[in-house]
Amino acid sequence: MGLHLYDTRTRRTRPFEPLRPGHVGVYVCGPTVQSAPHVGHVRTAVAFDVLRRWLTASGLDVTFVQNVTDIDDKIIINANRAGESVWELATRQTRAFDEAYRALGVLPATIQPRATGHIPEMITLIARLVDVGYAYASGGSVWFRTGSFAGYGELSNQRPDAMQASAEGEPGKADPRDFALWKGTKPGEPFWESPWGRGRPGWHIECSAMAGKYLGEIFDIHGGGLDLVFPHHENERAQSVCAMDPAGTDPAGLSGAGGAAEMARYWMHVGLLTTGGTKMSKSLGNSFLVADALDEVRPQVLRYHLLGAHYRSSLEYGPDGLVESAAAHDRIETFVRNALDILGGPDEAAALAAETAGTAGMVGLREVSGADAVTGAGPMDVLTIASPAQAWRVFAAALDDDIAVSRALAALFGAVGRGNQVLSKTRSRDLAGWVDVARRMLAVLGLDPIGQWPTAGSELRPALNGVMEIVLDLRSAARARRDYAEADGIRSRLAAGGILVEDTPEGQRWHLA
RNA sequence: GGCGGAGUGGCCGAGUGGCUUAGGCAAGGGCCUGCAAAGCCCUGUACGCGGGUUCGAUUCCCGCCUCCGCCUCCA
Repeated sequence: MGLHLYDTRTRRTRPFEPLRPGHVGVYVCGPTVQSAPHVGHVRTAVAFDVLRRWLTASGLDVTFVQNVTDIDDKIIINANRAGESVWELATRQTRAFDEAYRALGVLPATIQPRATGHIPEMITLIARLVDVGYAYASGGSVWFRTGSFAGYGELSNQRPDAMQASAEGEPGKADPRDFALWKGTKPGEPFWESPWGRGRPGWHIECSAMAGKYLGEIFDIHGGGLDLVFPHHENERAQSVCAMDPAGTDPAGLSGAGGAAEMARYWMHVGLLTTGGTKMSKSLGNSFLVADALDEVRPQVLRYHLLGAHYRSSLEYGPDGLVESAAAHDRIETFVRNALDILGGPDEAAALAAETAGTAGMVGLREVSGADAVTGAGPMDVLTIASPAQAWRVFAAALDDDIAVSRALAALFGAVGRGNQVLSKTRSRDLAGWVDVARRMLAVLGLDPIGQWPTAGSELRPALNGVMEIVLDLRSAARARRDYAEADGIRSRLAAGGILVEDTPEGQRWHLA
């Protein structure tokens, strides 16, 4: 069936066709680095990270651009309040965001441009818009004339004349709906020289400039949080599309469903995180910081939790939900750990899987899923999962359907369940196929327990292994002579130290809590 | 006022005109275990309200109620 994506502008899900075969350009609006990252920020990042991983797994070469907005009103205000420079604040918070993304397993962007590094490009773009007549300078600022672009409002599905008038009038603005491309400087603010005098860029122009520079005037996917649809993306689109108009006359067909000039072919927006049913946001004072969440649960659990609902749905966030997610995630992790222990390790398991189930071919899923003539994948498919390859097909079909991660997770749990059945009964070599496909799925979701996440005390592992061998031998001996008080004592003392011991048909097994 | 989204079993959360009506968490029962842990098997409770279409609707249509988002900075 191939990948289908929902496009905000056309309000439809349609087949994804890259502009250039084999390549995908993705631009995601990153944070304004005015304060510490909260969980809502990383939800969006994780959602697009899965999209990116799936595009890559589908055999596409992805150029993933995520910007950093390091100059804006809030940054200036917050810096002044804290008595530090905007550069100091922006640098510190940029690091905090990078750290939060890294902790959650979000792959680094191919290019991570900063707004302040692209002032010349913005000035060029603004000058062009002024030349062609879509923008006007007034009072040291430059404004985009929204009334001059017939396609204005198309992305957010709003009629400009029906919009609520902006409360505050700004000097020099011809129409309340016009927005700033360049803001004339005010005392105490950082500024750059421009043809219109000293000032700084408006919020929207940076993304037009950077997306155009790194991905071209027209590219495949533009993403961000749902709250960016208006005004940010609407304005960005207006700028970029109008800058492509050679005559400045907004001719029919410049934009619109059939138009050639559309900034992004797919506009994707991630639903907002809620707490107690309302949007989590800094200004409402109900946001949970990523750093605090990571005090409660491991990063992979937070990531798992953020993948719990479809990316376009809102997702409730709260302590109770995190605990549930931890339990669900443990089921997956425990299966992988148990299976790999039995099979002798990741490499051995993968090799065995390749020779028994032939799952190696699933890497480039397209070839396999196409050849196997899948005819859609409803809930029933999960119930009837009979082979690792089939589990993969259900998983792939779910992600192909506008990145339906919830359904993909059902396929993953299907594989885990089948694998656990094998573990509980025959212990056959089929186990390798199930754990292998589970890990392939987990890799796409950015949740593979092996290698990706920091392991406590990993550098001490060899030493610990030696000690544990001795301790477990002692416990073994105690059990052999039916001295259960001693055996249980060892177990509980180890547990108190964070080492969990289990008795299995293969003998004792231990891992760090 | 304009635009849009949502109300599913104890909770989270998919999905569908009927076909064992996802998946996870939690709960109860059983199995396994020296005891645990992990796991396996089994079990239950749904589709906001009122109409309509239909042989049949949670799923389609109409109305209503409630909640949420955007229209101002916001992932």
